[in-house]
Amino acid sequence: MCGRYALLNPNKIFDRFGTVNQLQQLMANADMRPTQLAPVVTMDRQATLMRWGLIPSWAKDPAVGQKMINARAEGIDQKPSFRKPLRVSRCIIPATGFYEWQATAHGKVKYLFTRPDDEMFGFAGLCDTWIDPNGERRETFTIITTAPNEIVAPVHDRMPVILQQADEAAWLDKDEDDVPYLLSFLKPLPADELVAQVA
DNA sequence: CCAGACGTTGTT
DNA sequence: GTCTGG
DNA sequence: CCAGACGTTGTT
DNA sequence: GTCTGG
Repeated sequence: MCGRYALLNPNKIFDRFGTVNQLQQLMANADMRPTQLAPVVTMDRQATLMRWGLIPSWAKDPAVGQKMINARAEGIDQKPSFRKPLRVSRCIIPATGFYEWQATAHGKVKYLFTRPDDEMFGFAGLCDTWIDPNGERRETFTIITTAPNEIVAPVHDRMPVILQQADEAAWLDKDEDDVPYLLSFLKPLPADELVAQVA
């Protein structure tokens, strides 16, 4: 996934997790770009700002977070950086669109992908907390990616995992620890639920 | 056993 | 922290 | 793949 | 001869 997504219509922020007011307040300080602060919904059903780029709790150097913008769904349960977060600290990143850049002979063309109805969706994410030497907590997240659906494929070879609404509650359920079941959510969104436009 | 890795995509 | 490569 | 082992445990 | 470490 490219280094950017959008929350274009704050007024349409859904209330599926009871976080409308929290999110609207957070938006003022949000910037949906890597290394910046963006709102996420946690398993505590709280909306909170976190930095985009997961720093594992055991990391010696927080700079590794810059390389952890995305987590490939394939094999995610085998990776030291993501194995435990997959079990205990999943999150949802609310968005109304995401950008991808298509490489062409004439340069890169920027596309915006949204739902046909322009409603909000949620990316599947993982988060972790890193404590710096001064004891300051640094909460970070990553967005899971998967193969592109038929709408995204002409533009890019990866796309963010957009959860089916029916799977969102289980993704945030603290008591849900069935990894194969959770992994079954991490697939491309059906093509008819996404539209593209040159941005 | 110890040392070293641990990650993926983009720069708007 | 935990796994893997050597 | 090729070279080298052909065996296992544990700890300042 | 066959397995493993590199």
